[in-house]
Amino acid sequence: MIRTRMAPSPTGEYHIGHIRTLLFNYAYAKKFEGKFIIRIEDTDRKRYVEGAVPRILDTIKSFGLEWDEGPDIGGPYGPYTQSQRLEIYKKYALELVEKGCAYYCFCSREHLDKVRKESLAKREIPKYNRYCRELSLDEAKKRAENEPFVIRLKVPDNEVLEYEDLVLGKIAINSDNLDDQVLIKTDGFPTYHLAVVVDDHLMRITDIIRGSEWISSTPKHILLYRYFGWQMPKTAHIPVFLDPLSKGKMSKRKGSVSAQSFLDRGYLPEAMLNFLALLGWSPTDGKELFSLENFVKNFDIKSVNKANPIFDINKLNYFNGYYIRALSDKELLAKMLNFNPELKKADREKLAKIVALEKERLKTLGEFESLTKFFFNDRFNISDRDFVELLVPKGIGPKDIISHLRNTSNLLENAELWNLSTLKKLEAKLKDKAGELGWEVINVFSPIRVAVTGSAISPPLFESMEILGKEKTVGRIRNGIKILEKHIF
RNA sequence: GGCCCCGUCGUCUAGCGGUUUAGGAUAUCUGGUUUUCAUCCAGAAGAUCGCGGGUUCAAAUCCCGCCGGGGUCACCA
Repeated sequence: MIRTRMAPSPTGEYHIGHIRTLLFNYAYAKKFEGKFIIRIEDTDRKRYVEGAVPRILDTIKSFGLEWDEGPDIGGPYGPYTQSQRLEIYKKYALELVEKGCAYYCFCSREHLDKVRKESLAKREIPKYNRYCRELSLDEAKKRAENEPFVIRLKVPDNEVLEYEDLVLGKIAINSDNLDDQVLIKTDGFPTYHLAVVVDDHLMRITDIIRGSEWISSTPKHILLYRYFGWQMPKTAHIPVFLDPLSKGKMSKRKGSVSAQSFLDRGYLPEAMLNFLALLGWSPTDGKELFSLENFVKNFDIKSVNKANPIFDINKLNYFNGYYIRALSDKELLAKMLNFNPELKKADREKLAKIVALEKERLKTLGEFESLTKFFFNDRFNISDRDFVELLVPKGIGPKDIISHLRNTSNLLENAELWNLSTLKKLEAKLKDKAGELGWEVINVFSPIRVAVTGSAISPPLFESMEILGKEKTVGRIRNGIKILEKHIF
């Protein structure tokens, strides 16, 4: 059975690239009716961030992805948190020492730093000089009783280590490029390299899908699997996202790349997943819009692209808009309410209408607020000068606009019923008026639009007025007249 | 710098030696629908397939070199 895993480190915000890697792992396992596992790799105590584990887990869930075994739900090969498995790593590390595949090292950090700096100065590859490698096992064991130590991997000389990557094909690296990697740190915690290998084996992981930044550490893992006498899982290294500006690896320092931040800005999980899937992979039928279910069905790790894609927000925006439009009005309303709890204070009926009106104008949920401010706030964020300029179209005198707005406000005030069908009749009437006045139709409606919404750009005018109500609509038009008069006379 | 990986329109990609005047999506621009915006529809522009050599009757597709980009060289993952 196929078993894949994703192993987050609780060192901070979960990166959007990790969601993509996780998605591929998930899809690969599910496609073959296998299991997808979450494991927490918290072996770095210095970088450990309190509360990060539940936050990461919540984020993953928010994206609509689930796991079959993990730290919160357990499973047959737990615990799924590395800090709870220290004895296991120690046991296996010691086994390697006994076999002569690893050794105790007592070199101080200061000493190592010095050596490192020296080789750096000499423009050499900074590598551990294997000072402790030839210590006898008995002596090393004795010293280990009361001296701090690490356990290092014995890397063979000049040996080509080769593996077949599911995405990249054959990759070969000479062992001379490898350092005698630390396996157990002074604090007794394992390093990543020991912990992944041990856990992946113990948790029966069959396929490892991870970012391509791990390519060069895979040979260390090959060595470990060989020393333990274990079968190595298949590996697939997928390309990493590049930052659109720097063209370098998208990093936390270069802006909002945390997975959660996308949700916070109002990107829909389904749209994100769809977009993310397309970064490095494409469906054979060429249809770019698809559900998670469909992705799982069609995903093929072997057809993942090798080049690093640039994470371009443009296409994401298109996808998100598309997914928003695909929602029913009711669904969108529910999502909006959930996204911005402040909206719960608003009149539900009106809000529903506003949401329906804005649906095809939204790229993200987050835009809703600024787009619909005019519905809730009578004061527009615009200077009188700009307002007046918008109010009076070119080629038409301000006095004509004032009388046009006055007539309109009277017309609206006299409306017996304030509903869409009455308003549509008034709209038709105003349209006819354009002919009488000899005005362009747009010049009839634009001043009204500006007076009512505070902007030359708005959702459909009469639908907006219906939502706004008679009192506010008429009031706003009269206010527009007032400001016009003030600035003209 | 050493090592490893990669290189098709601005961007994401299809392409697996001839069916390719290199296809799609997005972004951009134009036109249509519309009282604005958006949606929708139609269309345009945009890639000498990084460059240079080979192999072949034939190369974006195979080989070599160069260049460019990325990754990695921790008691971080």
